[in-house]
Formats: sequence, structure tokens, C-alpha cells
Amino acid sequence: MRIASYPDRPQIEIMPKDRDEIVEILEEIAVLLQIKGENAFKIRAYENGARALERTSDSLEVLIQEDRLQDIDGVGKAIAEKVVTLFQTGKLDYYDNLREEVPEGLREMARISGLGGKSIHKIHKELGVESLDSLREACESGRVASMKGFGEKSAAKILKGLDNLEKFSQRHLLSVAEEVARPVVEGLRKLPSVQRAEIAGSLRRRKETVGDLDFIVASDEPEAVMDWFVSRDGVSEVTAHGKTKSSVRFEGGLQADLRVVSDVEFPAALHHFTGSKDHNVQMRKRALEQGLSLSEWGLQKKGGDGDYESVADEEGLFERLGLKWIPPELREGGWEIQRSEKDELPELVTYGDFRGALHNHTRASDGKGTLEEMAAAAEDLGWEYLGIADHSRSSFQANGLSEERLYEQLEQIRKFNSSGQSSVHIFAGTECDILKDGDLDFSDELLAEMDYVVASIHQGGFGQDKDTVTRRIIRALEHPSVTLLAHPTGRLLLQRDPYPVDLAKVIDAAAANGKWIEINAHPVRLDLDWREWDRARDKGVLACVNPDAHRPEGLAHLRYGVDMARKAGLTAGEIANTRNLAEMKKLLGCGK
DNA sequence: GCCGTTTTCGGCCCGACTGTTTTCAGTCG
Repeated sequence: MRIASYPDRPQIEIMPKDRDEIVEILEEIAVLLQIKGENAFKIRAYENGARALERTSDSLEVLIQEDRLQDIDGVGKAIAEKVVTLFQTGKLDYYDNLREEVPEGLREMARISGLGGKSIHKIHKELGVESLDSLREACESGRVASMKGFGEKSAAKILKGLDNLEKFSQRHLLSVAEEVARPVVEGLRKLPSVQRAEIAGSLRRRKETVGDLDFIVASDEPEAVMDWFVSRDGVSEVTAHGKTKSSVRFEGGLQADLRVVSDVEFPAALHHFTGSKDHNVQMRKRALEQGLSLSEWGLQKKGGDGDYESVADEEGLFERLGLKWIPPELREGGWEIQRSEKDELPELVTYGDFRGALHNHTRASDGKGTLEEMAAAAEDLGWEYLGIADHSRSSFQANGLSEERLYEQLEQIRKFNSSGQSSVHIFAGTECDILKDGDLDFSDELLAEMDYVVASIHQGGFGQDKDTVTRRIIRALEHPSVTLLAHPTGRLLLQRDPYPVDLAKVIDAAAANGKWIEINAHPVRLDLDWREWDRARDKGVLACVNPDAHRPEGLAHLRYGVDMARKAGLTAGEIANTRNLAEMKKLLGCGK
């Protein structure tokens, strides 16, 4: 675990903590105790307690209500009390005091990969180091290397860790992780000694951002696989190189772990390292209820010692537990196991289901491709139609179209369609700004002329409060010409948080007015978030997955939106642009 | 701090990997 990067942020709100947060706090307590040089067994008790809490399958709320926390092996009186306090109040004096006792510089040092509490304690005690800067100086001057138990390599490793801390402290976009991981897994599969190879972890679950990469390989010759892995192009650093596990860092900062197991161990290992943590907790609980114990090594009788049952693949593993195979995208610990048990998992939409997309740009505003080039790219993808929705006049920064220019583009698109030069039908739309008061950026007459209207916020969303933004969006959704709401929260992954908006109200308004909500597939947006779709689906709101392409190649970004739609549990029927051309024309009420 | 009793304190631990050692300590997931 790493200590949070906002060491002294004042706690303004008192909020109860959930299981994950409490686990992190217990882990942080262990690190802080290490830095202080406390009793090693006390430290281990906190580490064990955190792990035990993390692995329990029962809900924390129920455990506390029924006073059963101490039934968990590894949780005693002291830790149980702390868990209850954190769960109920979100605050713990013991923890706060501990943080105050340990200088901020030392807590920052705990964020350096490869540097743990014990080493920090030693470096602090023997060298008087108390900040990242003085740590760097102590490494460079050879003082660290001269300490007992340390050497040149330790000092070099710490320096590297300091560099990495500055450069790569954050997560990575799904699209970036995918680009790094894809060639690696394909290369692994081509090795003669490799029987099976898969990407695991959050990338396999298609999370919108990825912390690090996990590869699982089945092979009888692990050394050869490891040697190949650590010598890949783009590997900037090898942080571990063993027989069953190796770790590297790629240029750009992505860290990757490779685990090699035997072919018979592969299904359980793949499942375990795919996660999520919450999903695995529920799966282990289910196994226990059936007298089985599930781990990364496999399924065995409860209390058995290593006599694992053999299953051929993940399907077999799920089947053994009375479940249908659950697509990795759904393994977030939500409703997936319940629905799998009843054979009620949704048939998730696939990339091949899509017949086109509606939110795309050309050179007329801030795109880089012409109408013809965009149409040709859509044709290459096998699409039946493409919607062009360039920016409206208020988006000056994006060269937004005036009403005159939009009329001209409308004419140009009508001509293009009647010329028969492409098998792709172009829908004439606009990405019309929702102005500060909820008015739209073009006249009602012009909007009524368009095949469809994409409404979105580009300015001012961050200066307004939640009620104002929410009202602003709802007014737009009530406009008769609006077809769909684009990137509803304005978030930019790893760059900018969403603007404040009451999504429940927005979703209800979309449902009430028969409007669609976009899953913007641009890799930095992926907005609306997949977590919000249960409500939208239940209310019957159609999704529309759009690449928001600004150049011909951008159309292919659709696949990241498809990933999000799958994470949301959506079927083809719940997404507008899986409709064929005739159906889409009907939906948009045009081209009769 | 937890656990399991030898009921008041002594032993405690998950496996893989690295680095500094020459049998082990620290870190990580």
C-alpha cells in the first residue's frame, strides 16, 4: 500500500468509511508503526487484520451489527474497536495522532516503490534523513550505501524510486494500457513454450483507467518466458525477474507483472488476478458455502491442503460453483454473481453490433478530416451510417459553425447522400452548446431542420453549482429538437473531475422526454460513466455510444465506448446506434 | 496486536523476489 499523496489535507467532512478505506487505513497504520520502529509483531497484527478484513465475504455493516467482527481470524478487540469507530464516524484519533507523530517527509518516503517502513526508520534514525530531498542527497553521497544491510544497489533503487515517484505516480488511460499490453500478450502466445497467455487485472475488466498490467501465462518453461518478457522493446526497468513472477516498467511509466503457472493452475490464476477484489471476495464466499475453498491456486475441499480440483478453463471454474461464465467487464462485485446464478446475465453488446455513430466532427469545426474522408473511414469499418455533429457558434475555441455555415453543411450533406458516392449514409447533425441558462446555441427553426441534435456543455459547467448545472441540462433535454445528451459530466480522465451535476435527475429527465444519453467513447472521456447505467436502463433510457471523432482514425475509438457499455451491462437493444440504417432513420424521424 | 491456552503470557508468519548476505531481512501483492 502507498500512503495517500495529500498528507496534510484537513478533513472537512466527517464521512463514514467503507471497507476498502478502512483496510487502507489499517495498512497505513502498519507502515506508520514501522517508520516509528514499533514492535514487529504489532505491525504484523495490523497487516494481518487489514488482510483478514479485506478477505471477509460478509458485509461490514452486518458484522458490526451482529458484533461478529472479532470472529474474523486476525481481528481482535483493539482492531475491531478501531474498525467500528471508522465505520461509524470516519475518524480515528489513534490514526490521526500517529500521522502527526511521523514527519510528513517520512510519510512521503513511504510512497517510494521498494522502500518500506523498516528502511525508512533506519535511514531516518541513522542518517537523520527527514525529507525526499535529503533522501536523494543521502543516496547520491553514498551515505545510504554505506549503511549496514544496504548497498550500492539499494541506493540506486531508492533514487530510481524517487524519480518514478515524480514522474509516474498516477494511473493510465485504458487506451494507453491497451496499446502497451496488446503486443506483449500476442508475443507471449507465439512463444513455443507458452500454452496459454492472457491479460488479467483491471485491463481485462476494461476499467477506464489502469494502475498496472498483469499477464498470466501457462508454461512448463517459465525461465524462457521470463527472459523474453524482461527483454521486450520499451522495457525501461526490470524490477523483478524470478521463476514464477517478473515485473517491469515500460517507458511511459506503466508497470507490468507477469506470472507463469502450470496449465492446470491457469484458470484459477487468471480468475484470481482478473479480480476485482470485491468480485473475488464474493466468489470465495460462494465456494465456502459449497464446502470448497477458492484461491489463486484453484478450488479444493474446505480445509484441504493443496489437492486442487482440475478445471479446463474459467468456464469450468464458474460452472463448478453453479455459475455461468461471467464476462470480465462485469466482475466488479455488483450484481454479476446473483444474475449468473439464475442464468440471467445480459447478452452484452459487442463491437460488431454497431452500425454507425452520431457524434463526430469534420474540418468545418475543429476536426481534421473532410466529410468525404470521414465517410470513407466509416465505410472501412463496415458502418451503414455516420452522423456529423460539428460544434455550434458559441464554441469559438473549436471553430464553431455559424447558422449560415451550418445551413451550408446541411446542403453539402444532402448532396453527398444523393450523389451515391458512398455506401455510408450521412446524418446531418450538430453538437449544439447548452448555454449557461439552458438555452440552445441555435434557433429552434435551424435545429428543427437537422436530422438530429447532440446537446452538450462546453463552457461554464465548472463555475456553476450542482442545482444550476442540473437545471441547465434538464432544460436542454426538454427541447423538442434535442436527440441526445453528450458527455454528461464533462470529466477528463486523469485531468479534470466532472462538473457538479445531479445525474439521477438528469437521467429521469432524459427518460421523461425520450432522449438518449451518450457514452462518449473518447479515451479521456468515457462519459457517462458505466456505474450510472443501472438507473438509466431501468428507466428505459437508450444509450448512444459515440467516438466523438475529430479525425478519420478517431472513429475506431468507438471500441472503448463499447467496453464501457459492456461494463454497464448493456445489450445491443439498449443502444441506439446498433440499429440499422432504416431503423435509425425511423428513430430520428427523418428520410421518410 | 492476536491467539490460545499451559488463564496471564509466550509465540506469532504467506510466498516470491531482491539484495546483502553466506542464512536472512525487507518489500510487495
